[in-house]
Amino acid sequence: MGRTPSRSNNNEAQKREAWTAHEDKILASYIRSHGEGKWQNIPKRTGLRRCGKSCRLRWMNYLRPDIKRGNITEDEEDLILRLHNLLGNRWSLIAGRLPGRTDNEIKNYWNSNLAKRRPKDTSQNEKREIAESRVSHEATESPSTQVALATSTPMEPRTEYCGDSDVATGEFVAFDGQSASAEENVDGALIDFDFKDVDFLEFLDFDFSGPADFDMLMNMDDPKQEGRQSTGSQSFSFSPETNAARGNQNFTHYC
DNA sequence: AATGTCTGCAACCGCAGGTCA
DNA sequence: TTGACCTGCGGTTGCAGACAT
Repeated sequence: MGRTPSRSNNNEAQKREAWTAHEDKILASYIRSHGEGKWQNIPKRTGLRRCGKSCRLRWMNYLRPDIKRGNITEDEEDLILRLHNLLGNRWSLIAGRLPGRTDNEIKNYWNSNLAKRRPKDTSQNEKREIAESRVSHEATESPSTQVALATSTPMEPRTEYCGDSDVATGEFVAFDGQSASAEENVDGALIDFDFKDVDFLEFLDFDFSGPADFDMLMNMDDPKQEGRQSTGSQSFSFSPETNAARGNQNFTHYC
């Protein structure tokens, strides 16, 4: 392969060495005073013999106050596995679902721990079958990861809408302000989405801390499921009771 | 104890996309 | 519109410590 060390194509001011405590202190102090950003200015203003990118990386991966120390927990590992199954090597997106963990940390953890455990010949269909079968059997576990399980096959990005049902009329209302008349017969909140990262991951952010009724979580892609016909996209419905108990606020903050 | 190999992870690179003059 | 610059991302490298021989 061979890559050109940054110091050779720039100057002696940059070095590839472990950061010292003194350098960390200078960098952290500067960022506390001036905030993040303008990374290129940091070496000039602090005298650090590091490039701006290196300063950014050190801050993002090590010095930030919200970095979580310690080993990856079983729950975190489980979520990493599921999100990786869904998103592939989108480390920053995966890290965004794991508070306090960095993309670099997750990438390293994956490469050194998880990748070698996974059989290489598992087809996407097999993965999907496994994931979907677990939806119905793991009703008691974290619902946010249930959703990830149920949607483990990458699809062409295409977001339709997100919305909520009007508890008085039962009409489904999309949060883009448009009425979704086609969904009038749907009980409970319903969300249509596919795998455009932002929308889907915002959905994962949904607060499931309310009353648990996740047996009613259905993969509406299955024509045998009641509620609506398959549209080719993944949809999920909660029972009216769950929806009402949650104050019909299911997706308000995320769509 | 000395040496070789493996492993985890910090640090770096190249590239793509966004911003702005 | 364009080009320079900046930022963030994923892939890769190399070091240090752990472990095996």
